[in-house]
Amino acid sequence: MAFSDLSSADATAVLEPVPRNTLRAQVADRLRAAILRGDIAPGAPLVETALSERFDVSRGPLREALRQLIEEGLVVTVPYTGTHVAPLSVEDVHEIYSLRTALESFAFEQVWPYRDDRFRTELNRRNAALIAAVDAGDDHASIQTELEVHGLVYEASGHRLLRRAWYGLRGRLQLYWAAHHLAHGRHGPRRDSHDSYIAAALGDDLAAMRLEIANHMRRGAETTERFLRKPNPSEKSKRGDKT
Amino acid sequence: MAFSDLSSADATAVLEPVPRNTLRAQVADRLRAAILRGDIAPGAPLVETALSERFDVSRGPLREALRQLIEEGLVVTVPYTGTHVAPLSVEDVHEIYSLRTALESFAFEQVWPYRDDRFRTELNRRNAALIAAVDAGDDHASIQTELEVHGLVYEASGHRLLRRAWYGLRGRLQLYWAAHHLAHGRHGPRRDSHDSYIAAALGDDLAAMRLEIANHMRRGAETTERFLRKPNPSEKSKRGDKT
DNA sequence: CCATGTCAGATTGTCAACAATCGACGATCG
DNA sequence: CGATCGTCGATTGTTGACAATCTGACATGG
Repeated sequence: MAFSDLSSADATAVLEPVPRNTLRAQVADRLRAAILRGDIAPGAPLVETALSERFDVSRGPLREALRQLIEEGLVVTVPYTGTHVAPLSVEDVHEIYSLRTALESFAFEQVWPYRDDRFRTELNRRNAALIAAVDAGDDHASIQTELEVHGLVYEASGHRLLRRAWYGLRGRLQLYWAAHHLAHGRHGPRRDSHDSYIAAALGDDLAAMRLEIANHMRRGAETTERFLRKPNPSEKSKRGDKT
Repeated sequence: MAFSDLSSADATAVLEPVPRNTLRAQVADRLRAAILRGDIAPGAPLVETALSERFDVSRGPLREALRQLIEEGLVVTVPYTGTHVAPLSVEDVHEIYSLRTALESFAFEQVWPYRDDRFRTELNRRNAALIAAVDAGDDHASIQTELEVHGLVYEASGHRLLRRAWYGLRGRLQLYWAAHHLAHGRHGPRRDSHDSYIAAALGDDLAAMRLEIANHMRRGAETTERFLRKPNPSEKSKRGDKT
């Protein structure tokens, strides 16, 4: 319930414990970035030997990095057979957004009485960054900033398990948004959609916020599902290579 | 939303695809069982070399098994320093039960219109098993059956991500219940508490079910928190050995 | 007596070779 | 010609040895 750290892009994040750098973490970061950037398409095979040689690491750390991405829902594997980037499916979209509705409502319930000036300022700051990115037509930045806007309530909740659950959803969400971006050059959110979301988040009516979340998610799910059913207008698919 | 498989302890589960047996899965199972049985106490160190030699496996599969248990919240590790069974904390208890309240409410929302005879029969069956275990004074069985009672709604939801979130909570819950059982010889739930839960789950009023879940979780959290503040009456702590 | 620097032991991180398993292709037989 | 079985290449699973890092204790100097 208490605040933990609202600062992320702020310069306030010093004095935190130094992150231990292991190879598996670096490999996971790089591989995650490659997948979310669309360099490796959903469904494409991920061969351990090829990847380990490409990253110039042995298969040990690489395997552990893969396990991490499996947890995040970006990768799927079947023993002795093969590993692939997670394929996209409409069922997943539905599950992601419906569960996200429940989690985000719960998160706001937790935070509701504790939305101090710091919270409001930070929310406005992140929203401004989102608007700027959208107006600038920077799709990558708009995806990132939208995740940061929605991520704030999870961070502010100080609820570690909730935050963890959010991370489990965030990667999957990114995967779909990235695919959408690659196909259409623009991902879902409209400015006014977020304006009402922010207004409700700063307002006094928790029930209204719940409703706003439900609507926001319904719109998001619809947009993403529609995209999935007719993936791209120009058929410019990415290849899932490895060397 | 559709049902997936309600049968678990039923004899109906034959003819299913053969589970791939990898060493890491077997090691994870064994180690998880050892932790939940209390053979290794919360906070006790888990040394990879010692464990690998004890299980007669190399450190590779053992490490991957540890990563899995880390995901489940049973184990914590800090790079280059050490790995331990997750320590108990009152904050965790609060987080587990509060998040569980949100998830289980959501699960019932998903299932509510689809509670057919199969669902009701299975719920009654599992509840009967729980009652039998409690009456027989079999603590281990009563923990398992209680998890199965509450697990039904997640399974019936057919919501893979929700089920996954439940698994992320279940292990942690088991850890606390097991610790409680070891200290007091009996874990929380009273018969009447579950009777009202089951009644509401089979009833017509979803709002009443939400309330019942909230109450059920509040009672559970209180019991577990109380135990954590004064762990045991007879000070019979388990040792966390490795050889 | 306290602060600082150094060292040794322990523990995890990483590597490269070897084994088990799988899916697909092609030979063989009816 | 079709179905079945065996074989092969590819991929992941597993292993044991070696390297990097951390923690705590001890010595040293102020």
